[in-house]
Amino acid sequence: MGLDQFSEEHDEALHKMRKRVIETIGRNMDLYGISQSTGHLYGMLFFADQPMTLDQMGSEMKMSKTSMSTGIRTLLDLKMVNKVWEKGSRKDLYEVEYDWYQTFTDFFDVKWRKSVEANIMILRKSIDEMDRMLEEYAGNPELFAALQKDKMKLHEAVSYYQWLDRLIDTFESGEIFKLVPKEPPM
Amino acid sequence: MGLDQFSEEHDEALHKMRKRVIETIGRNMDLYGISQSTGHLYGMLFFADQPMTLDQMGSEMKMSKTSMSTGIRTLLDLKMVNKVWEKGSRKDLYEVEYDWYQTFTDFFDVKWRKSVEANIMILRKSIDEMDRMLEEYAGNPELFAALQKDKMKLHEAVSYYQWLDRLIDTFESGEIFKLVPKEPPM
DNA sequence: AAGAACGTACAGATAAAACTGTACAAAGCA
DNA sequence: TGCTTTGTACAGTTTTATCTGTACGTTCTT
Repeated sequence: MGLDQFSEEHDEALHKMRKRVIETIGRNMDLYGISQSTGHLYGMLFFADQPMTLDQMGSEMKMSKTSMSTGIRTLLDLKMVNKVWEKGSRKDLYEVEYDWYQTFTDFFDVKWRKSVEANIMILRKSIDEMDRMLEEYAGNPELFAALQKDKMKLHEAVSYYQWLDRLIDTFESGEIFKLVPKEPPM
Repeated sequence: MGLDQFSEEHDEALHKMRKRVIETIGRNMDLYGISQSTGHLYGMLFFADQPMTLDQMGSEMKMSKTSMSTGIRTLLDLKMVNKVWEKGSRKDLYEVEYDWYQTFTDFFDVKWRKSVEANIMILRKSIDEMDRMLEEYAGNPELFAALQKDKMKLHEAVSYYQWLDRLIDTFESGEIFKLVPKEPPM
């Protein structure tokens, strides 16, 4: 629906401005691993005056309902949009999370955290395996040296991921805003 | 070039371990907006004992030289690998940046910073335009209200991006390591 | 200066993703 | 309970990204 409530010629300028901002938001959304069209969907919702249904989005974006469904699901998973219930309607309504600081921290909590944990797990497993191999091939100097070199690399990788894990903790706890306040120090 | 120096049966286990870690690294590399195969290339380089040439990578990865070239260029742009000069060889040699903390901050400096700056510029431009429209359509209450609402949203977006800009500053300056030390506090 | 080796641009082929329409399950309404 | 509406699964199509081979410019060697 968007601007339907002001169907006059002035709206053209507002529409154009919104479109430009939406384009920009959508283009830079690949940082979050989101496709451009889902980024557009997000941008459109950003300017929406009230929560929207899938059908409304579909007609606004001129896209199929299925695409809207999958796009919204992606945005929901990243907590970039929220589901809103409105009594009397059995349609699902969605609106963007307007607190972008929250969106930022949620993004890292959802996407990066998962990756960090998976990596640490695999690395630990590999280090254990490596310890066994180090014992087994203690008599083969060359192989032993190669194993130790790899093991050191894996240990350093684990340290890094643990740091990343703690960094994400500070995002999630809001501690990061002590170091970098939302309001710039004048 | 990998394990060729130990062509015995024990190497199987080491190879397998490396492969698993490489797979994991490659899979989670999409956080950096990098394709899976470029992620594999990175993982392979991670375990390489010395800097490698494009041809060596090509034979190790069983991929075309062109793909190696474009993959390496991507990794170079993100400063995930470095070009190494070796006197006497006119081939380009590459090795991964083993300081992953550096890689992390470089990533934000390269990718996010660009995005942040582009967004702020577009938003400022739109806010200016909006001020003109607010004057022009002061007589149209509904449109005026809509404009003000949008303008507020844009202002909040600018604030957020400025915060992000300052956050990336703390990454780049290393100040972030004061809040989140590399060595975990025991 | 001529030749050889190296890296990349380009165009075509292959693989992956995004999108659509239909069909169907779930949930509210009569 | 039957009827309608809403959201999603699935298969097929379209679009986009990735990969390959050839051709060519550049640089180093002789």
